[in-house]
Amino acid sequence: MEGPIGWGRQEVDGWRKGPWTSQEDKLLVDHVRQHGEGRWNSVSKLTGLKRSGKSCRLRWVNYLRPDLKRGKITPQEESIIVQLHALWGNRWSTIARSLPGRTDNEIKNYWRTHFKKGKPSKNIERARARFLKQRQEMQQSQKQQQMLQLAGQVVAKDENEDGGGARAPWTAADDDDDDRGSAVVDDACALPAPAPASLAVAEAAAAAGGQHHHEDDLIMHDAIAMDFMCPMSCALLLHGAGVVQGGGTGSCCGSTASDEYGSGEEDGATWGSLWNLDGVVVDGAGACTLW
DNA sequence: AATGTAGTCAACCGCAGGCAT
DNA sequence: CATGCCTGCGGTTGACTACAT
Repeated sequence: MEGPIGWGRQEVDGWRKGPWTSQEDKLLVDHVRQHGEGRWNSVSKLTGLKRSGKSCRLRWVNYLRPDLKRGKITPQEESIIVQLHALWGNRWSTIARSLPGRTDNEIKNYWRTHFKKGKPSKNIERARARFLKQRQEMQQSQKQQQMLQLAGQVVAKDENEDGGGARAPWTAADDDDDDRGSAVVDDACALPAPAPASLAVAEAAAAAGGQHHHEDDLIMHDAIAMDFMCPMSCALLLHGAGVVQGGGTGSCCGSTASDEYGSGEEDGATWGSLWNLDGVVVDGAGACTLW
């Protein structure tokens, strides 16, 4: 490419670049109103706009969409971002789906400025500490539960043939180890059993992931943990994961949540490298307090 | 008041996956 | 089945703004 890098150059190969003018915005908005989203490459032909399809899409998605929420990221949103990032890593678009009105670009920028430079805000640190503590506690109590269950199975083996009795609320997909569920959560926090939502999250993750490594299990635990750290986020998660579609509680997460959450495989390295989880000091204060 | 630095935001680029031909 | 196009995603860059010195 020739010419200086940056917004100085206004036209390359016939395409305008750099900041959008209000006129261009208007053209694009009118076009979308008439034709709907998509077919971005035809925008220039139909409107005369000298912008590439890519550029049009970006402008619409990140700036012109009417359902965008303006203003600063709230502490609640921040916590959700932290938690979802712990769960999904740099899948900004996936995270954005759980934050109605926020764009992946916005979240990405927010993350980079607030977190990537090693100077997380108080909110983030708190959320992170909460998150990690929950996880720690859950892992512990899970072990206890496993022991108890093992012991219990030996005793109950005779009297309970079908074994469904004291189970966690969910019933589907009992094929994998279902001890990751409510009992653990109850122990950890003395809160009511997790909403089915969180279980669905775990199952969604399981279904998407297919195989179950130890790491996958941890991720699913995290999803459950999030339910009581942040009840909203879990419901939102469902949207992101495509588990809840239309109906349900959905006052948030409008239409964009319907698409698939395709790749279930989560490589821990992706986000593990971003967080040095060992470096966090949890001060033992009430971990279960909601924000 | 002027200058330097950090933070924020908008936009671009390259890549990958999905789909139509 | 192979190829090309379109779309979406994540990373990166650069301009602008706010704050500190």
